[in-house]
Amino acid sequence: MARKASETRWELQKDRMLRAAARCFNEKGYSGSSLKDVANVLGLTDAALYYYVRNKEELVYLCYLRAGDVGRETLDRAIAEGKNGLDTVRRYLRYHLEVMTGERGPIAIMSEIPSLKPEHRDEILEISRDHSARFEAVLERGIEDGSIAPCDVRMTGNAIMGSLNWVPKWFHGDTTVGEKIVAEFPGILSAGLEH
Amino acid sequence: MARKASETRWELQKDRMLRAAARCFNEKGYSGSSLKDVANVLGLTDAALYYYVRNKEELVYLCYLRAGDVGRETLDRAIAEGKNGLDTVRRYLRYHLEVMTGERGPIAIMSEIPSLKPEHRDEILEISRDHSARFEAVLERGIEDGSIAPCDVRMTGNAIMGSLNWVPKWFHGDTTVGEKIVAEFPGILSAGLEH
DNA sequence: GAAAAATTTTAATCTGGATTAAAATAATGC
DNA sequence: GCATTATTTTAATCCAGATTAAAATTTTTC
Repeated sequence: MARKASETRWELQKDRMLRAAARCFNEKGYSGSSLKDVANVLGLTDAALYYYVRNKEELVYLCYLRAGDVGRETLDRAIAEGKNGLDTVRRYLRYHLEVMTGERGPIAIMSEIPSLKPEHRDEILEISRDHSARFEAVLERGIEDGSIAPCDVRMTGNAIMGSLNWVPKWFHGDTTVGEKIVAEFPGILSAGLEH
Repeated sequence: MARKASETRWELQKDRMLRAAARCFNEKGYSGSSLKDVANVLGLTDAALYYYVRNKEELVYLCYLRAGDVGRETLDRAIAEGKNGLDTVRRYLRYHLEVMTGERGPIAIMSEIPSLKPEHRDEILEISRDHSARFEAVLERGIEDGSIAPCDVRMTGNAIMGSLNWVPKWFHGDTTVGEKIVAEFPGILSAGLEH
């Protein structure tokens, strides 16, 4: 309820909590994971979580917000560094997958949106739509600069995003597999874009 | 508890129930959908569902079994009709998407497996693994017959399946969109396989 | 090292939703 | 139409898991 001096410690713990929550939600789903499940991962009691968050719903909400931030950052970076549309797509895929399969684990999944309360749901949906729109814009740029063959950017975007979003469903932390994903997926998912 | 004469009616109702359940689970997740939610779709009371099923867990379980059957059938059909590996993949994609976006709605999602009890979970996981293995075999055949460029079939299979499995997350019954998916996805997802 | 603030736990409550049993209604066979 | 069977509802019960309040413990400050 109070936090002044140790802003850092508090934020650090909260961060751990959000990651633990994201992992649980990924594995068992929102309603499928109890607060005790999340707390166990942290070596805490379920009640302790209320020190960091108002209620369970806020927990998912924050997971999504954070996922949105990470998604935006990786896309920003890919756009900043990409030489052309296709190169930008490939970089985005790699950066995204590095985070998802990295030791910090997947940030969040976009599956529990219906569980959010209306205001939060709308906010997250808008963030999600923005992200998709930006990604589609990258595809369009690629078509214009000639690095990507003409295609339905909406459908192509959905296809690629689907593949990415599904990864947490079958990737469970095995680093060997993780490295393989990072190595293979960008190529596989972008192969269809070329002329 | 009893059923003799009207085997047909009973099966018919059960069928409707499974589809309603699958739709709910897709939209809100397993624990997120109450039996009342499922019953509402059917114009029934939650208690009525117990006439068809022992408990809620059995409901998801049956959804998965059915999804497995449908998946196997579409793959069977694609394999039977496919001229070569690539053609088989494309057919499978089309058949699968036609079912998923068809008026009977998505059959089931592979997201709630952790909610199943161990025996059921193992059974469904094996069905799922079998399906993946068969799909990967199709990819291998395509590589051998020269219709598909050499690739890591495991990763490629996961990438394609992920795209497919994610569709129910963003497709919510709009027939126009459904037709577009059927028209575009097979091409998009198989474009990267060609030489 | 003691007071104050921060963090976590213990021990209740409270609630939605699964489950059950008995009763009510609808369908079917004769 | 009557008796039997099939289907659904009504009205409890039951329980896991969210939430809360007060107490205990740990950390920080000076």
